[in-house]
Amino acid sequence: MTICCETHEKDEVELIRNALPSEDHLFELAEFFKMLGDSTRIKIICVLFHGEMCVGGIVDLLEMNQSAISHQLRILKQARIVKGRKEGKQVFYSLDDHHIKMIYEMGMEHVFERI
Amino acid sequence: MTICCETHEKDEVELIRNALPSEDHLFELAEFFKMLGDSTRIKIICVLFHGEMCVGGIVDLLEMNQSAISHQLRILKQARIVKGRKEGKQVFYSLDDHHIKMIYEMGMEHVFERI
DNA sequence: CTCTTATATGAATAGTTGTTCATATGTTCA
DNA sequence: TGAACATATGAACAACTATTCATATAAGAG
Repeated sequence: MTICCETHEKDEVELIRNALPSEDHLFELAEFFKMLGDSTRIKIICVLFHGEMCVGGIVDLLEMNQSAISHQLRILKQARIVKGRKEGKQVFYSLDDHHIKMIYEMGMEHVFERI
Repeated sequence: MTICCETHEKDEVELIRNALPSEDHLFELAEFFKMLGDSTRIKIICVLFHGEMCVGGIVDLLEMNQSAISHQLRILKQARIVKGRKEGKQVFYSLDDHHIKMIYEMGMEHVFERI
């Protein structure tokens, strides 16, 4: 179907197709953005911009269920966006990546540049 | 609960809480990243880096269902990530924002810097 | 006017995901 | 050793989302 547009010859389509990153790369990239695509996780990241914080601190700050926070922290950890440091009973989390802040800021800029 | 960490006094928690962006802002930001957090949409965006392309062209390139592509294009359009230009029977889509490319590239860098 | 082509859209469905509840693990302190 | 606390985790459920199918709209060609 859709033999469509003479402007997009098979050659051009083939050319662009070859220039595209692999399925796997694009999948991983999407997975990464998916991590940032949740209110709770963005809030956690935003909190951790201010420095490391223990789970209980995050729970208090965001006034959310401890279990919910723990689950999201595990997801962020798996994605290597945060890392945990155990100290006695507590676990202190902090950002594990220096790109996150830039990406976050650029996202903010994008979302709020238009009034 | 979680009276926890003496290191995180109520004052500090309150201080950080006040420094956080509003709920609404963080929600919108998460919504934006959610748009990038899907394989199909990332692929579409990736294709459109090469220039505008009609729906049929995208369908051919990605070898996907036309309906699926149309649905995702509508979502991307609502999020103001792409825009459409009608020309006869065809609709040509292109990126609607200059931040996207940088965010995309930074995401790629993040995902693939670690071997 | 009718047929074909390009795109859009609604409904249905299957798969995914976030939260909650209950409970487990592990650590400190008495 | 046992109680109290901080965090993690599994199961269940509700909400959301991407895809597909069927069909609608809209435009050009004959």
